[in-house]
Amino acid sequence: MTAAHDMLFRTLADPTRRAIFERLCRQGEQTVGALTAEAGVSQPAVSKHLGLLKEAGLVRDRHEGRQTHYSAQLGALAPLMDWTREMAGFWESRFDDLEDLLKRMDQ
Amino acid sequence: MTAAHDMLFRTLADPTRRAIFERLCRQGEQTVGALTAEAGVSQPAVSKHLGLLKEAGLVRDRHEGRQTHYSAQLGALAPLMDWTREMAGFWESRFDDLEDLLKRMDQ
DNA sequence: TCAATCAATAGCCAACGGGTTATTGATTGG
DNA sequence: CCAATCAATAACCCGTTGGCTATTGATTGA
Repeated sequence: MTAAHDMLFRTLADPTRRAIFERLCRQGEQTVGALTAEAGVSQPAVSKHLGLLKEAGLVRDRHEGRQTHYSAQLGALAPLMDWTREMAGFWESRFDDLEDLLKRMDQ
Repeated sequence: MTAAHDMLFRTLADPTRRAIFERLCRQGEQTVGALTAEAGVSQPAVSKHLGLLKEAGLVRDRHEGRQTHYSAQLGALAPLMDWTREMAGFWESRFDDLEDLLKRMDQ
């Protein structure tokens, strides 16, 4: 439960890694070479990041000859959206409670 | 721009720290002592986490006598929601492009 | 006033994470 | 078939981070 959030937050916390993911979101499927050209770090570093993104379910890979194509898996962001909404929800419900209280005090 | 996302993701990536924030969301304002009782780590550790959460704008503190009360600042989650939505948006727009392409090919 | 309580800070340490270069494995083109 | 290209893995380094204990500062209650 919280372990999934862990992986998501931790995976997206690194700027280099998040930039790779963003690029895949914006521009669709990319090869490791193409990603490396823009990443500002070495190819092994990019591969490592892609490995972690894949473990987190944020990307898919597709092998074609000697190159590997990666693409974003947007569905993996759902738990993150849910979590954020949940936190906001708690806040609102506490606010509603306060409103109720004030209303009752008003009478 | 991305620096704000950095701070948010990085701050929420640690499970102990995120648990503290979740607790503040669920149950509202809490003292450091109350948070420490549940956190499973020492009071200094909790204080350090609260310091980082505060730096990230995720919590506010209020001093009352010798105790400090912390509360969640939900507004700080907005960039996170926006980012997630943006990523999802890129995905959809690429999907729309594909649909358009297929439609045009169909004619 | 003095002891006790609460939270923050200091100082330290071990583990982890992200980077590098070097290498391997697999695939392709000449 | 051999050289070159692409991506993954190995081995290592170093900075960061999260934890701890000890201490300090401030506030309270007796």
